[in-house]
Amino acid sequence: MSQNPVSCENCSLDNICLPRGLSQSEISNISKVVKARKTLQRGDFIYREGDRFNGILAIKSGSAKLIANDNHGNEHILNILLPGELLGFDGLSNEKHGCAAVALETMTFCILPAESMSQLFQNVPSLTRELFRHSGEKMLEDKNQLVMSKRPAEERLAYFLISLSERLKRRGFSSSEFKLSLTRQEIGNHLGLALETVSRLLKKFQDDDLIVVQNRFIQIKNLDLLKNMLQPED
Amino acid sequence: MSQNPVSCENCSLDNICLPRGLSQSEISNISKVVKARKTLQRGDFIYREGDRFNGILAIKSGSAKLIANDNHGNEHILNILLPGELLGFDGLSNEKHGCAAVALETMTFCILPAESMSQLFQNVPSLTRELFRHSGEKMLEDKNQLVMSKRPAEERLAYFLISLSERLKRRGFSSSEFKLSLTRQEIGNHLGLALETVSRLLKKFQDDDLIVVQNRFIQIKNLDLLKNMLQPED
DNA sequence: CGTATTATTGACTCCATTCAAAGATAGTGG
DNA sequence: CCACTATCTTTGAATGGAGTCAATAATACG
Repeated sequence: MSQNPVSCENCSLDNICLPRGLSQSEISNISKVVKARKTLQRGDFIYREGDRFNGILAIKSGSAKLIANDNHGNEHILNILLPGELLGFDGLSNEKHGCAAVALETMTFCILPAESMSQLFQNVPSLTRELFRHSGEKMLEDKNQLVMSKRPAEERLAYFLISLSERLKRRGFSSSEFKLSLTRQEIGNHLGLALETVSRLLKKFQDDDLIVVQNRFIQIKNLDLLKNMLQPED
Repeated sequence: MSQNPVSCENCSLDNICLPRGLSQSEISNISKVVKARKTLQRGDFIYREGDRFNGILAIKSGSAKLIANDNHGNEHILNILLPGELLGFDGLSNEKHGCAAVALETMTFCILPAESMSQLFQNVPSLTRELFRHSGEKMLEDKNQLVMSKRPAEERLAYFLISLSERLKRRGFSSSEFKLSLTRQEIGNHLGLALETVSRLLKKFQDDDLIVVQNRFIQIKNLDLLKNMLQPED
C-alpha cells in the first residue's frame, strides 16, 4: 500500500469527516499525520478481524461494510460505510479489531495512525472531543439498529432505505436515486432477513409506488409514505 | 441530589471502572472531580432521553437499564448495567442523551462531570485512552447484541444468561447464582421476545438441567452445556 | 456467447407471537 | 398476621410472519 501524504485542508468531506468542527490550524495539524492508502476493489479487506489496530480510518470515496463472524460460521453485516464516515472503533478496546471491514466497490480511505493519536490528543484537544462525538454517533446508530431489529421486516427495510437516503444526501449525493452496492443477500444479511424476503418487499414497495427498483438501482418516489411505515398507524 | 466528594482511590471497583489502567497519581487526579450522587430506587431515572449531557457515569452499586423509545411508543431495553460499568455515552454526540437510564434496584452511581472532561483529557492522557477503550468495549458489546438479534430465541436467552454470569464474575459476585432484577417482560423486551417465550424457555432450560429457576433467582447448573447452545451442532 | 452469479416467484413449513385463562408472589393496610 | 389486590408468571391453543426449499428468469462477466 502506498502512504501518500494527504491534505484534509482541501478535502471536500471536511465538514463530515474527522476535521468536522476543527479550526483551520487544527486541521493543518492533523493533516500532517493523516495518510492516504491506495485504492481497493470490491471484496478487498480494509482490515480483518483480529488485525492489529492501526488507527481510525475514514472513507474517502466509495463504500464499505463492517462484518462480524458468529460462532456458526455466518457473516453478519453490521454497518454500511459511506464517504466521510469513520471506522476502526472496533479496535479501540484491546488493540485488535473486533470485526472486519470490506470494500463494497472501488474505494479509497484515509488513516489517522494509532501511534500519533495520543500526541494529537494533547496538541489538538478538539480532536479528542470530535472523536468522542463520532464515537457517540456510532453508538446512537447501533441503538437505532437494535431497536429496529425487533420491528417487522417491512419496517426494517423501509428504515434501511430512508437512512441510506439521508446519509447520501448529507454527503452531496442524490437522496432519491442511488445504486445499492449490495446484493439482496447482503441487504438481507444486514437486516436479518432472507434474501427472498428482501426481493418480495422491494417488489411490494414498488407496487405501492413508494420506490422504483431496477436491479441495484433504487429510486425513491414517495419518501413521506415510506417514512409513514415507521410511524404508528393511527 | 447530594454531591459528596468520593474517592476512586479506595473504591473496590478500581480495576473495572474508570480508573482501570491508571497510575496512582492519575487516579488521585480524577478522584478530585468525580462526584457521588445519592441513592436511587427501582424505577428512578438516572437521566432521561433529551436530558443535557452532564458527564460519564459509573454504577457504584446495584444495577440499571438503558432504555430507548421507538416511534410506536414502545420502550426498548438496550442494555443492563452492572457495578463498575460506565454509562452516558449516548450523550457524547450532541450534548443531549439519546436514551434514558433507569435504576433496576436500589443503586448508587458516580459521575465524571462533563465540564471537567476536556481539562482532564489534557492533564491525564491515559484517561482519554481509557475512555476510548471503554467506548470501544461498548461498541463490541452492541456488535454482539446485533449478531445475536438474528439468532433463534433459545440462543438469545442462553447468551443473555452466560454474559450476565461472566460480567457478574468479573465483579466478584457469584457467577452461578444470581437474582435477575428484571421481570420476564423486561427480559423479553431486551431480547426481542414475548414474555411467554422467556417463561417457556427458562422452564425448558430447567427441564434440561442447565439451570434452576425460582422466580427471579437463577442458578446455573451446567455452564458448558449452556455455552454449547451457541456453538454449531457438529 | 456461454457460464456463473444474482434475482424473482410460488408453495409449504415452522418458530415465536398472540390470545386467553389460571396460578403464584409481593406489597399494603386493616 | 392475614386478607386483599396488583403485578408477575405459567401454561395451553391457535395464528401468522418470515424462513426454507425449489425452480425459473435475468443480469453480469470472462
